[in-house]
Amino acid sequence: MKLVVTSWNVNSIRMRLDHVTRFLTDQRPDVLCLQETKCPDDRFPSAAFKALGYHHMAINGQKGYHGVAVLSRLPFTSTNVMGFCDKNDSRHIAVTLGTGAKAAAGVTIHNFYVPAGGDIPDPALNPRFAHKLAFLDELMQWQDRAKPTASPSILLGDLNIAPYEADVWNHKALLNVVSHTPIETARLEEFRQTSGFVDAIRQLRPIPEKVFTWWSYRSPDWAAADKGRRLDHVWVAPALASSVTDSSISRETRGWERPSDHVPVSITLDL
DNA sequence: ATGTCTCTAGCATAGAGA
Repeated sequence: MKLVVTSWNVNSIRMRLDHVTRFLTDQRPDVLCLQETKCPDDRFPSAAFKALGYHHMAINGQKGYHGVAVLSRLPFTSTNVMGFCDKNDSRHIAVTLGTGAKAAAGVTIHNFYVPAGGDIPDPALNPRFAHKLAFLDELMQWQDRAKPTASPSILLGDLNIAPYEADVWNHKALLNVVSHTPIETARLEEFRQTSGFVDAIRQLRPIPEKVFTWWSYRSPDWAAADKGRRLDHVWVAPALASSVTDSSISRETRGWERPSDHVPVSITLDL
């Protein structure tokens, strides 16, 4: 069977409901993982997704900020939420697909929204950047404790870091810009390599191809200027790496009316 | 360099965060 999994930071699920239903109708991924839903759980627009065949949902939202959710056509056997940095932020939810998911049964998907980190790339001056770095440290501790790649797992989401030179429009211009500073790119790469996760997008689109998933709202000519960054990622455990047969960056959604600043990132697994 | 979008509080608009 083919399993299509998508990650999308929608910047408010209620403002973007028409975009999400359009994407689900057009692309029909099996699983859609959302970040920045900015929506309390009791106000999550579940009915619209159920009407499209996405009967299985896992939601970890809060009022105003952050928030993650998983919409799925395949059933879960379990869901799990982790907290980080002693905050109540909604930045993670995991689901494990159940036997009803056939060949995908047992696959765990971790959906993350890593802190953006503010503007000043100095943890001594900027508590938001300190929080981002501490979050990455806790991710490192988590992989050491939980060994997520020992099972068939996927880690995806808005990691708010563009780790490689080919992940930004201008490497040198962004070296001191939060999302591409050496301290955070090194920390993310150390986490990925130690955990063993494989960057599924880069496996299919190797460096030096430029790959972007985010374009700032402040760039009115975003498509022509193309000053993007790859902030959204899909990683797979080594046991799944050879099953990844395709990837898709749905850049067209950035051109829709009143878009998110992030676009959907998808992989196809042949299981 | 600080342009745009979305949220909350609270009722018009300012501040925070991304």
